[in-house]
Amino acid sequence: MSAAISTLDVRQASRFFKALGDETRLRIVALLSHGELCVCHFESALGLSQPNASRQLGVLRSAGIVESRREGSWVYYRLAPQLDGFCKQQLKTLVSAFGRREVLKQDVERLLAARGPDSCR
Amino acid sequence: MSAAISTLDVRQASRFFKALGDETRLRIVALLSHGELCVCHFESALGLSQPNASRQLGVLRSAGIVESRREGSWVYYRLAPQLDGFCKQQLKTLVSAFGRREVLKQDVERLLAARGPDSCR
DNA sequence: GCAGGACATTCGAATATTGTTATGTCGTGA
DNA sequence: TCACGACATAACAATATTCGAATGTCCTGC
Repeated sequence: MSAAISTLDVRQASRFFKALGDETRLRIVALLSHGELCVCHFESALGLSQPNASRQLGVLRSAGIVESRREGSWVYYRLAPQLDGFCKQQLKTLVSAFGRREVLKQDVERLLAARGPDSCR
Repeated sequence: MSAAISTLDVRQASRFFKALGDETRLRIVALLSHGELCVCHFESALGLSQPNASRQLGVLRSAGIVESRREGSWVYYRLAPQLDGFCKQQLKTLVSAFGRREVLKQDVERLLAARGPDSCR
């Protein structure tokens, strides 16, 4: 049902697309579609340097795609609820598509191999 | 129904998003969601210089979002059918969202005010 | 063939984005 | 309070993107 899409803020939509127009950030969103993760998870699962992981997450946060919370030493990231109905629908489609992909599944497996999804180390 | 989304080529998806991560190009897609148009239409409706209109259309074409055909002196652009099921779904959502927006409606009205949707001049 | 219109491409300067190295901040545990 | 780990930010060079001006290509009408 597309009735939820009642508005479209062009500026917000372009920011949304721009943030997702990068393979690394798409892979981050793919991992997050399986649940909450902290920065070190992205480093190991995607082979990113620590500053790079942090910055890509910052880009996604600026675009309103992810949000974070601190828990002790760690900062956990999760997909942010979308205020804009259009972005909400797009992100939903994206997340559902991420349930089936091979390459991205390798990322998830690399993540699970390194450590359980809850504990950091 | 999202059953059509059986694959997700991450590289193609990021190219797709990257091309749409720009306000001008989103407005172009908005106009195209109402039908086929030639370059001069974008110039007048969106206030773009000729080289800029051409270039933005080129970006969208490289990403496989639009395709073009020549008719006499004019080159007509239209939305391209999406091969990738994921991009197809995303573009569909985008087009359906463009049916309701105010700002973008101004673009369309500016387009129609300048000239009929079929004749160039 | 020639002139002119419609569009594409090239070039160059300004600006933005990228990844790495170095450094800063914050919370934890001793 | 001090050292350390997790993360963020700054600083930098390399690269990419942006737009306008100039130029090139293709088609049409004469």
